[in-house]
Amino acid sequence: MGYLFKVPPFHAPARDLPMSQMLQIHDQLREMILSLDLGPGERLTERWLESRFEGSRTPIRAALVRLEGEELVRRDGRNWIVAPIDLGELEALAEFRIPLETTAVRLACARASEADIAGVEEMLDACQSGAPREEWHRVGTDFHVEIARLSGNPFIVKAIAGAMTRLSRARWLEVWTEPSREQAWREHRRILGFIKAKDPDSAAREAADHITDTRDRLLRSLNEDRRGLRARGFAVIGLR
Amino acid sequence: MGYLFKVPPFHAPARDLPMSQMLQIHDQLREMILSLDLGPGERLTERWLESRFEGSRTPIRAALVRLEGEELVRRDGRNWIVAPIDLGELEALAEFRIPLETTAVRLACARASEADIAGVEEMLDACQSGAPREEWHRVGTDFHVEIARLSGNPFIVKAIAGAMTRLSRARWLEVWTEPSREQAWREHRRILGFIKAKDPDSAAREAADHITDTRDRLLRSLNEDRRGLRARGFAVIGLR
DNA sequence: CGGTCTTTCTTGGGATACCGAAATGGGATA
DNA sequence: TATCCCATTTCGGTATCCCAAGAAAGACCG
Repeated sequence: MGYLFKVPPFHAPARDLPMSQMLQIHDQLREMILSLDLGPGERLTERWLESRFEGSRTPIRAALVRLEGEELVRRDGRNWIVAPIDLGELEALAEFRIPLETTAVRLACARASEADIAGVEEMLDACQSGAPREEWHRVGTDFHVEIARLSGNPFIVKAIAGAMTRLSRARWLEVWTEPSREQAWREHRRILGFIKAKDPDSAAREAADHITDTRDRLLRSLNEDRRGLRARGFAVIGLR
Repeated sequence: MGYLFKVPPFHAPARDLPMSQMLQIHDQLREMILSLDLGPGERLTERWLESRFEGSRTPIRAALVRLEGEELVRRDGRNWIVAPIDLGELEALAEFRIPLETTAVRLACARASEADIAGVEEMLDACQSGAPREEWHRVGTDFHVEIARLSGNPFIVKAIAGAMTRLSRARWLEVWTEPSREQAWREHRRILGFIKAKDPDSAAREAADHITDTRDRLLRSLNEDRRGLRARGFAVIGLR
């Protein structure tokens, strides 16, 4: 905070949670990064964050260290920057997701309760054609995490959640057409349908195809719009 | 540091790397945790760490936040504790590793160069029967990470490295017999052999079997020695 | 006018001051 | 003696302060 005209040491009025300020700042900053509110590659100074979040450097640095662990923020020399988007990761990410998600749906077939499955169905239902883009984006991410959750394996859940986070910003850059949205929606439905029907092989095949399709759609869209991306000034690297 | 008889503000003599103290503390603390130098569940006070590492709370807190991200340290209310060992994770961990490592060895068959494979072979060779226990422990972990590296997929590498870290402490608790050591060694050899021979199916089968075997060996040993574990006072939970 | 040296400013890394809450530890009391 | 209460300490959370290094901005010289 400012060093002049400063009100004498004012200590926070004791929130109920530990490190509450740090957690708040972490969440907000995370959201700003994932929503592209802060551009990939953008420099973050602790002092700017201080004024932006009206907290002192201590909780801000803690939040930055934490975000560094999530690879949403990175060091550039001794500076902090928002992690750039590396579109070269997209293939590796799909390659990583396929074995995990096929395993997840297989396990889900064996373990998921009717109620759990119904919960995911509801989530899909809640996002109809007219829904705003944010909604589609969120559900498109959460679906995969929720499916992973049906597997009952926390390591799979965490890995998938991490992968979807890494994918999130690239997905914002995609130019979404109505047909592609529709296709994704149908594929999600189909995967869930096979889980409900306890058909692990079909579910796994469908999941793998979906990941591949999505990757291709994304890469195609980004390649076509490459000029647009640069124009928007994003530090986007790695697209071959 | 102490509040009495304190030498006036002494500022660190400028290391070359940014946040060097934090990184040093992080590494040392990490090592102490993984080697069971600090018992699972043990309370860590920032002030104790201060004197232990002769640094101030700032870098120590950064190291703790970072370790929290690796789940080696955790909050308990507003205290810090060394993450307990949860032996209930062992099954889920194996379930997680199998699809990833089978994928890794398949990819390795397609992508690994002779030189890379030779590097891993050397690592195995360097650890002969007479080697100290630490050596076996390290190689037993690193082998899997190095195999993952042969896949060329950084996400797989990171996931496997994380899984092996999570497994590391449980492996220290295992009572290692000469035959089991031998078996693990043979299995590692075999996996690498199939990769060298570009036989993905056999490599994948072998890798999956190895993970299963290792899990069973570990669970059996821990079950038999459960009394011993408690006697040693470890905060070990989750063994059914 | 361009290049270079110097001064200044800014930033991150680290140390410490201070607060409130929780833990601790005696004694006093029933 | 068991229990409760309050003084004291300890601890984590936060704010601020100090330092060194490097970047930016001038100042100076050829």
